Amino acid sequence: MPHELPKSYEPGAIEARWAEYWVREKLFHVDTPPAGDTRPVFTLLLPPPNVTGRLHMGHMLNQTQMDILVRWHRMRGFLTLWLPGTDHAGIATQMMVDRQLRSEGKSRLEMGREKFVERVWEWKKLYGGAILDQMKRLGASVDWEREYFTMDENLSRAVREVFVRLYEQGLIYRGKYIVNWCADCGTAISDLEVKHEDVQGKLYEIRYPVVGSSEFITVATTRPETMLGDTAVALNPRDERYLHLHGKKVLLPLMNREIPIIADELAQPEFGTGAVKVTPAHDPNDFEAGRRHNLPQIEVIDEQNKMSANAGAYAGLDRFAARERVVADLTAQGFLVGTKDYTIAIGKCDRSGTIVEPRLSEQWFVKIGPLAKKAIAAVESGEITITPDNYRQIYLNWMNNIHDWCVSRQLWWGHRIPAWTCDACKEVTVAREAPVKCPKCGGAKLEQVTDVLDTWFSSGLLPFTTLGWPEKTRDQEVFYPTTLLITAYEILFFWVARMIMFGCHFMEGHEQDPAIKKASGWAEKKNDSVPFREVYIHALVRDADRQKMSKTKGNVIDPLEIIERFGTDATRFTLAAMAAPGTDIAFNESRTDGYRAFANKIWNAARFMFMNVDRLGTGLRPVLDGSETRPYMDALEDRWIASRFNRVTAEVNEALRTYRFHEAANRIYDVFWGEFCDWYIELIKPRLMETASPETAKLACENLAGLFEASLRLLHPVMPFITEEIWQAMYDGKPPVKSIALAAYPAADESQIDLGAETEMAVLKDLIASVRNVRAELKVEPKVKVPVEVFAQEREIRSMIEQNRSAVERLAGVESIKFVERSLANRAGARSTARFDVLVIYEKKIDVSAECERLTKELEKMEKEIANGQRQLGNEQFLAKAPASVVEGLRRRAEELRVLREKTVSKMKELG
RNA sequence: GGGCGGUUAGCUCAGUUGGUUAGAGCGCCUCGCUUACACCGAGGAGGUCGCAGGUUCGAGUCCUGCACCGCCCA
Repeated sequence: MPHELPKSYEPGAIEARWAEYWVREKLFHVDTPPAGDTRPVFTLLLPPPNVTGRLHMGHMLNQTQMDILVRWHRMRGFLTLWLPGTDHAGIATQMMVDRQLRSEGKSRLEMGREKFVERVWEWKKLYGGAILDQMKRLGASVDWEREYFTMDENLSRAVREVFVRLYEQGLIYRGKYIVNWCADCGTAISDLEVKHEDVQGKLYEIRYPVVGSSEFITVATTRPETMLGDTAVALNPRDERYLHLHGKKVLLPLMNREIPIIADELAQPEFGTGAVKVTPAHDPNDFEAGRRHNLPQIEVIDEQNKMSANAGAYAGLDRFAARERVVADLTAQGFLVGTKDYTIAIGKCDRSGTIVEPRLSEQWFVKIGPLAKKAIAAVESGEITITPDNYRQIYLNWMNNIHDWCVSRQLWWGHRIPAWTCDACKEVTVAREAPVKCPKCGGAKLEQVTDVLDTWFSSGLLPFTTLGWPEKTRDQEVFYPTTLLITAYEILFFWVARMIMFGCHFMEGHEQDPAIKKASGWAEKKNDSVPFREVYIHALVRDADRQKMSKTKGNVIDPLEIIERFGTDATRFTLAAMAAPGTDIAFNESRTDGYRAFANKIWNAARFMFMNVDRLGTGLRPVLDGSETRPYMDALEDRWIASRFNRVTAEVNEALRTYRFHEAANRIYDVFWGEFCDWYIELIKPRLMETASPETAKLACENLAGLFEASLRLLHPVMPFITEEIWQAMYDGKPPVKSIALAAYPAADESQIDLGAETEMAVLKDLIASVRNVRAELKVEPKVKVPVEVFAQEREIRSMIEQNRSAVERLAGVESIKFVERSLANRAGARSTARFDVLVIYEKKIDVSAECERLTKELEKMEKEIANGQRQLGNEQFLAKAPASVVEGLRRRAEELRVLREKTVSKMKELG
């Protein structure tokens, strides 16, 4: 069957076809292996995209890296499970549906909770799969049969179980504390969801009259409206200036309320006047101070950021309007001492951008200390490794300074907290199922707490809940701990840290199947409670100008548009090739364009191969044991390319093992284009065309095909589509396995590495390049063949050139080669290297001045290097301390340089 | 305020524990449709590795300081 590949590479149709095939054939589905299965396992959890999200460049990079590693492991015989799913994204989704309702003139509040949640489910069914659908098209090799959603019944049950257990263990408590309140979202949010921003503000100095004295205490604040809720003024106990005021009271201006002066570390003597107002209901530090001194908590701002009834005359005003009024009134009454410009770090809600209000409210918290302790140990002991290494410190730093986690949200969409309040006695009962009667008073009227849990609370459980927890399952024995987590730095704390805390806590005592653990390479790990063995943090994708992409800036690059233009393979290759660990990627289309050209190159090399396969009628021997690159003939180029391929294979495997995606991609690119296409294919063309001996042509063609097939497998994890397309075509529809994705990944065969062949080939390439260079300089007509003379002192080199003379003739436009016994270095039109001199015989005179200029430049460089070398070789310290290989290399180089300099000097003399 | 990262060719970036001649892609210049590929081939130009010190036989790589850019935490 002839292989009719279109002349030019068009990724669109190819990619859609294979993407569909992979899903239809369930190629990446993994059944739970039975006991006794001892295959190595590789498990990876997809960071669940939001149901509200669309695929962006960050996903694309993240998924490219995951898919590369997943495909690589699968091809190496690992039982490879990549688990996909989506996240219900509480606030985001609720806001989305809210907005939709508003546009229909409806409102969530009229609708009621139950109807609203139904509506969200409908919305989710319609739109929630967007990213996963896009992933299917992109060929992500996940197990679609295991897809999950964080609100699924089984996962929700696990969430309740976790909540109840934590409560029972005293690790969840409920209380009235200062939380970050977003009035726009109408809910409390965690510290992590608050983004700080420096803005230019003012520092107001207000004086409070001391009761029973003519003295004043001046306090400073950036939020004067909160003074309405002040319940004390604090002074540092060590501050000698104020010792006489301890125990006295001040009269709070505007409110005419007497409040105590307290001695507390809250006041820093070196800051401002050293006195500080205390508003326990509106500042976390003041809250703590208030608890220390049993101060009342007066809330003056409500949940809509309006001044409350407690704010007296200011009630009903928006908090910022109230600020203006308060300042005006203070000024009028002579209490304002002054104002200064001041930079304030204000906290904004990550989602709505609203300025967060520290607000006293009843919330549920996770007591984080005990959980953090285990999570710190897991990383400190090396049971979990974090790459790049600097993130390890960042993680530990954060974990060591962690605060209790507010997990309740005043939303309707999410996992409702499994706690019920008794109507009669107000007792709160936490239970797995709704209690029939109150355990305290026996009352039968109980109502479930209306709050839901932070979305990250449920996603933090995924590594084990997706594997069937709380039941003990075979899946857990096999796949837990998952092997690796790949994610962006942004969610290191949101998600990664929480998974570690929950995993270490709830999976404590878990043991992975020992045979599988050993086979997978983790025998030395002691702790199987961790959610993953390794974490790899990838970089940020920025725009071409290194700017962070954002909707407001309008510089968002849509990966689908890039894919549309250049293909998924080229887009993946770009991201892989630019993903040096720890460095952000400035996404530049011109690179993608270049990698599309690479795909086109592969395509056309395949066409060339098929042309020969069809003409010669050779088949492909399906060998998948690593010997397929061993050439059937032992011409220099055969030994050389086999050596190069195996060397690169070793490098690629090592690069992938250490997350050096860019290195893996570039090695393959270089060897395929720069060596396989540019040299190997060119060198074997005469053999392929050999008509006298069809056997020779056939063998050459088999070499070509064998190497090509192996190269496709080497490249497959990075460019899955084009490799599948060509690979399938090579097998004429009868491949040994259903997909290249299931074929074996190349492993380096040391025995094929041939240093001699690599050295000889380097000389041969040098010789051809030298002649081409002279031809270009002499402006020899491209079609004109020139005779050359060659001098090679070393016998082996000379005989190598003799054996490859036809290659030189063909690739360098040489008519004939004459070997001479004397150096040609001083002849005009000659080129010299340490190994040979080559002289192009051509009547045109060379440009003497240009030639002299070139030689002078070369000589200068040489002299510099020679001097440098001499300095080192003449230095006893160097000889004593440098490794032998370095000294030896330098000696060899020095000798080469000596010969080269001699040749160059003699030629310059000859030219005058 | 604390911490982290970056600064290498016109542009975008590599350069793993210090070790021989600092690389690639794109762009640029010259030539070429040679029976896979003009999304190509051949040849070429282009860098005192941000600045200043230091350690070392040896520094793009390690240390210190400075400058500029960026990020995170408080």
